[in-house]
Amino acid sequence: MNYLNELFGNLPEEKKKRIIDACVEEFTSNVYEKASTNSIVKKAGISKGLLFHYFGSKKNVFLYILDYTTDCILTKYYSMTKAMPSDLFERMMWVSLLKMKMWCDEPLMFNLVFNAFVNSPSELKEDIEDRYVQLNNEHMPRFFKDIDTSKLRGGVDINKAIEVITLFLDGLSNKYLKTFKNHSADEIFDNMDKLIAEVNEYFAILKAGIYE
Amino acid sequence: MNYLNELFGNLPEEKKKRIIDACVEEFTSNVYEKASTNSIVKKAGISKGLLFHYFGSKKNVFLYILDYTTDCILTKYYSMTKAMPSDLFERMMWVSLLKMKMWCDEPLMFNLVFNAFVNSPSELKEDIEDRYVQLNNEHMPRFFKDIDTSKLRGGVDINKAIEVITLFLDGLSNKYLKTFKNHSADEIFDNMDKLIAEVNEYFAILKAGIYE
Amino acid sequence: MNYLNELFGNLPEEKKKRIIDACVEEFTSNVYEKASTNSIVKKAGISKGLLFHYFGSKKNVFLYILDYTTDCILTKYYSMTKAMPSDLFERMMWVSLLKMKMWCDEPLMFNLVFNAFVNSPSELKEDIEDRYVQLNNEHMPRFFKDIDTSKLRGGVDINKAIEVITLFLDGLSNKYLKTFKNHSADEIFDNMDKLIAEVNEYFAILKAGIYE
Amino acid sequence: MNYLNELFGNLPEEKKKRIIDACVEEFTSNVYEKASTNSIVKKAGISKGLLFHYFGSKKNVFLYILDYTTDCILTKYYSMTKAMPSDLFERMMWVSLLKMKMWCDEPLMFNLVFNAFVNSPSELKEDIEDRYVQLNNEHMPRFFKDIDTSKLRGGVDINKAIEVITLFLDGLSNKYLKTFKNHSADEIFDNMDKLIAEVNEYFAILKAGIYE
DNA sequence: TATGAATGAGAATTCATTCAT
DNA sequence: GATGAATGAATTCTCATTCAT
Repeated sequence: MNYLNELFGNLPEEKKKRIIDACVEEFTSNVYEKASTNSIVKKAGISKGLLFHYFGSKKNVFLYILDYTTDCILTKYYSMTKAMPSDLFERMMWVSLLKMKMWCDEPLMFNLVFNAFVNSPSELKEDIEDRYVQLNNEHMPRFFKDIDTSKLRGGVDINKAIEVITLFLDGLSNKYLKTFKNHSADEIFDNMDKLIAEVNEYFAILKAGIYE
Repeated sequence: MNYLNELFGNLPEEKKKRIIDACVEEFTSNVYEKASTNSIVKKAGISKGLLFHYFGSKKNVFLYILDYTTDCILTKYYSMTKAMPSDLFERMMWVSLLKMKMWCDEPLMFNLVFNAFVNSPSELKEDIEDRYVQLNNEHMPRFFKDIDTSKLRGGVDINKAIEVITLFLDGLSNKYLKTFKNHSADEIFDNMDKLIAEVNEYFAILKAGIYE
Repeated sequence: MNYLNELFGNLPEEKKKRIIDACVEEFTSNVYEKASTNSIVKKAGISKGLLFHYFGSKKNVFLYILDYTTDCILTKYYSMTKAMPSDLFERMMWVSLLKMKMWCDEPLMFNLVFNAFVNSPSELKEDIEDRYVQLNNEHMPRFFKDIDTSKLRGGVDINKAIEVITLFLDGLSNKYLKTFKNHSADEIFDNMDKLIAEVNEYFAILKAGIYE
Repeated sequence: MNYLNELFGNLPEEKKKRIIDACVEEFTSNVYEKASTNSIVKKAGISKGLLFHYFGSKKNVFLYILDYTTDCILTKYYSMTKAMPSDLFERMMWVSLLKMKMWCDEPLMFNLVFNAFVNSPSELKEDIEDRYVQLNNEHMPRFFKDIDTSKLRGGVDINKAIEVITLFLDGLSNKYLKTFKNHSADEIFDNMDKLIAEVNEYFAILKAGIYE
């Protein structure tokens, strides 16, 4: 895991956790530009110097935390990945539900990562872009492998089909994110069945276009 | 046009333009929090005091500029809206192309508005949300009226159909926005045909799902 | 009346009143240094330029208002001065009650004048000092004339006696001012009897010292 | 001593003194609202940031300095309090002379404290009021304890008597403060005998009222 | 008379970062 | 490793005053 800052890695877990939590909280409740290293050290109960001793700059603090949370999330993803359904729509639904579950489990971390990629602070554009590309190449393909193509209508390319559904789901989740931004994970959890039903309605249309 | 700041509105056009341009540039090249009123006045060649004489606060500067640009864009939209095709897919394509054309014409303004709504600075959340709601209620319906539903497959609701296509197109334009962020409008313009072809490929799938 | 600004004096009463009221309010709710000409013009509904056209500077605005309110208060004083009791203690009480009545009638104006003299803003020290001296020489003596000295104990100088009582009453009214700062004039009015009773208790002691 | 700011308390004495002196000077020569943190740091020869590192806000700077100077003054008071005369008038004179001595010794600090309590800047009203109450409850009673009441005329309450004298002396010292505001401590010191003689003249009257 | 545009210095406060200890 | 003192430029915003119209 290349994100590991050696110095920082050797810290006692308890302190490490305090620092990470402080950073996650600060970076999720403020845009990068407005997040304050002062606040972080105050929350974490450490000295100003220490933060810079470990990370050298605010930029590095953010990137470390981004890597750390990305890693946490990926680890969870993988741990939850047992048997993925092979039907295209079931697979897409399965992936979406996985995302949602993650988001309910660790809303702060999830938002941090999601936001970093969708809305990179300009000073970090390049560094984040690199991570995005790597993430997409290394981890994403796994979720779209071994899909059963037998039901596809003639002439429909499986990649195009995946892309259409993915883009639709991206649009949809953006809409949901907006709607639910101020709701607790619990509320969302309680509405899950309705969400799934709604997605299935849309899927009916897409299925008619993609399947025989 | 309610956004008109009376004081500011009386300024000579040339000066007004200088100020607006400076604001647009600052607010598009920096996140709200990082955008600096100092930079704005320097760019606009006016004194510190004047900006606050007109607007009173950074917040108001932003909101005024947001209203102003929104209005510019809407005006253009309407001026371009003559005959809209009645076929669902042609209509959706037509709207997308309209958006693109706007974006090519006034990329800064378009980004400012788009970004404000998608990614509101937290201090302005509420003010922007109000505007978003009003925009959606007043102006959006117009683009999805009088669509020919005769070709729809039985059991497909026109609103669901519009929603699926819209969400797909949202996802797609997000992707494009990312891809083309660093390209000039000209480059995009040159690739327009390819873009259209790509969209049509996807539309083929959606058409199969929505039409008879 | 030397405080009369000729220009300002010719204004229509209604406008003059609006300006004066705005000034009085601003100068009583803020220390001179923090009082803002901006607030004044906004409250008065006039333009920035006009205020400076009439007064030339913030300093002059304050001095004019000070003179104006002093004059108002003095006029009232005199209009209320019919027959003053000749007994020393009755006279002192009478003067004190007069003060209180004035303060209840026009608390803002009274505070403005009182505060200006007790607590002059440093930029205005000298100008205010002049007014204070003049006020003391011209108007104060009147209240302490024709007092019946027949009851004085032998060896007690009437001026010393007046001074002792005056200083005592000054100390007392400072105390009351502090106590009642946040109370309305009405509340004070309701407690007047208790106040008078309290003063009379103290007066008993002083009387024993001054009278035979 | 609860006013001690831990951070600030650890500074080397020399630097602490420089900062405190700068603050005292600025806050005594300007009303709170007009006192400038800029001036303070310039006088103290420290950076802008440092002042706020220690105190966080102008308000806190003032309150710290107020507590500090109050403490200085109280310490001096107590160190000077050996044997207090038990006769009422001697005691009152003794206390007044103590005050005067303090004021001659540390005129700036004395004015700062005195002014803060008599004339609190509105933003600090509450904080200062708290301190005033505590001061009055904790320290003032000490000066009015164990007074010989044997000489009091029948029917005269010792507390009323103290109150009359106190109020009179408050009025008197306000008058003196005004008179001597622009005189040096030395000048006052030279006139001390005359002052005392004057007070004694007044005391003669009061004595006649209070004593048998 | 009356307006309000224009100024620019100055206000308090925050910032990321460095460095001696 | 850990502290927190120290910096000074940058932040948004306010101010009294001037002046062309």
